[in-house]
Amino acid sequence: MQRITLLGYAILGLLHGKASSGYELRKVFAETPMGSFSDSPGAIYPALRRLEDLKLIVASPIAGPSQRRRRILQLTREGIGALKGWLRTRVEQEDVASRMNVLMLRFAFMEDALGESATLVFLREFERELDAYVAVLGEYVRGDLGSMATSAQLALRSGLLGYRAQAKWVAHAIKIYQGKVKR
Amino acid sequence: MQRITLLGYAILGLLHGKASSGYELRKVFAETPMGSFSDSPGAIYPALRRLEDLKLIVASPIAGPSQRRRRILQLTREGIGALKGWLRTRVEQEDVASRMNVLMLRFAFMEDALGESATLVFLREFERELDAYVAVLGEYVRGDLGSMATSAQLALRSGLLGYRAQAKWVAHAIKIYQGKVKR
DNA sequence: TGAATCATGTAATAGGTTACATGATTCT
DNA sequence: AGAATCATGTAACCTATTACATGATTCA
Repeated sequence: MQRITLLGYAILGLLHGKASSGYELRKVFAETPMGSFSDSPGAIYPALRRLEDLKLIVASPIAGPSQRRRRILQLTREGIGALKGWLRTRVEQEDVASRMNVLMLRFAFMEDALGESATLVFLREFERELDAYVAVLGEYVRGDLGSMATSAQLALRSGLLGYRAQAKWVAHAIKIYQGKVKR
Repeated sequence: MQRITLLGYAILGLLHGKASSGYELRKVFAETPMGSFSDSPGAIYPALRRLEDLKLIVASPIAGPSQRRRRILQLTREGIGALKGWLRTRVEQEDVASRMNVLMLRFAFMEDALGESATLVFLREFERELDAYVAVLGEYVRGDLGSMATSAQLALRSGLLGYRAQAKWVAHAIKIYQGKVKR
């Protein structure tokens, strides 16, 4: 039983939104600012094959009017389960520190798959870990800098500013979801 | 002639600052917020071996007082050349769009290796491409959103805010280096 | 003396990159 | 008819991950 890569989850998330062919998925990766997944066939088609082997997706046997060969893939019940399980994973400090892209990918799919109140729970965890990490990083930036080149110091500072911007965003997102959930 | 991975360049940059053992490099990756490189021996030691094979680094034969086996690595002249060549690469739109981490890594090493005025040139290119990309992304965010879930929209918006924060940072960094270079 | 840390490595595995290959369909 | 695009795949190669292995030195 092998595990699912980030690309695999990205595919599951997209297919949950809309059953698609490999080619359509490639276009999404190529043309929209979705993480930084490769649109190369050498990445996508083997990933689809693996998800099929795990029975998380199936090709629907529809042929359509044209005879052009085309495999429209959709989630199975197990696939939906795997996606939801991943989306419900707890947010850890390590995630905000070095896997922010994963958190944002999860968030992008979350409302559709889990609903508004689960999304709000996620955002609150996200905020908690992010604030904690901003504090840690702030300490670090105030510390060691003496010996470092200006550019290295500034690079660190850029990281801190990025996390602060993210923290402001999370607070904003929480407000929006509080409004949604209350209603 | 194989090419150098990002981990390889990170190692070159660190060794340019200070000759170190593999173990010391691992500690840097584990304990400082330097990109998100793995500190696992299965990544570092093979990477060091590859750089040695390319003659970009060498182990200094110093033994020190203790007999503990320890290989202190330092850049060769070719290694310095490879590092500088990488640092001098032009900044492309694609870099800011999906390889920001690479740009920041380059910047962190830049002042030490290339000096202040080359760093300023880099920052100006960075700013140009970043502003252009923020405009593109802004267009995108104002466009397609209709059909997307709120969380997907917000995820996109988070990306945009991140790039805006980065743009502010670049402007700030440019000011600092203008001051340095003028003097 | 035993635990923790210093220190360097290897082996199996699996996933992504790059490049190639093939053919159908649509557009001009 | 020819070019562009649609559409799916394969093969070689390389790198990172994970887990294991080994031994020296320091510290309590």
